[in-house]
Amino acid sequence: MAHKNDTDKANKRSLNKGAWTADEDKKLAAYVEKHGPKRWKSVAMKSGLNRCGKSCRLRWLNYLRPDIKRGSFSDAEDDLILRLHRLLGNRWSLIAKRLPGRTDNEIKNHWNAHLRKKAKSMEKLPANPTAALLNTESRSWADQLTMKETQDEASGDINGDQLLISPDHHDDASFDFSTQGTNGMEWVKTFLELEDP
DNA sequence: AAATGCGCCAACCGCGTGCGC
DNA sequence: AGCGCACGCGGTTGGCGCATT
Repeated sequence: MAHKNDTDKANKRSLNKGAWTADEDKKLAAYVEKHGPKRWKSVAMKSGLNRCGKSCRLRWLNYLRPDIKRGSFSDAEDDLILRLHRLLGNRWSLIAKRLPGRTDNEIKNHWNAHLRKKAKSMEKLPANPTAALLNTESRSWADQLTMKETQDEASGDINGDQLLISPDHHDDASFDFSTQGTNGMEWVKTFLELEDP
């Protein structure tokens, strides 16, 4: 009798891999629209797709979701990512939560392709007194941010809108990065204050 | 025109966590 | 308490397209 792992491996081998076809997208979108984006294993089995649940979930989250914003990143988004990355590190899902319509995968790719170099070159700029401050303090700020979010989510009184940066936030006087200096921590404080009711 | 290198993006993989039983 | 399942996350890889030689 074959071990469970062996049969799993055999099943995995027979599953489709690689790029999704338009037909597969259609099937997945139709199924999710009808049953909702959950139970990905059964989505994979019942939708007639020869894919694993994980693959279906990823495809939905990164491509098929109706609120996905495609196209190149604006300067404001770049700036926001740079700042959040300095704060949070490689916590892409947290960063993505602040960029409506952008996925963690997309942000991660964009960072690796474009922003990492930019960030490095910024690091090389002449001594920036608050950069050091950011490096030493950023984790505690990040932890504060994460902790607060966790608490809010746990208590159920989170107001998603307050956590989000509007896609047009450069026009939004309540949180205008363009008017915030790149050096101080003021923007972080403002950012955190936005979460308070 | 062909070969090679490089950048970018979509997708995969492994691991950790949360939850229900 | 322990187990299995489902899901989420971040790192990595594969492949395509464009630029350069």
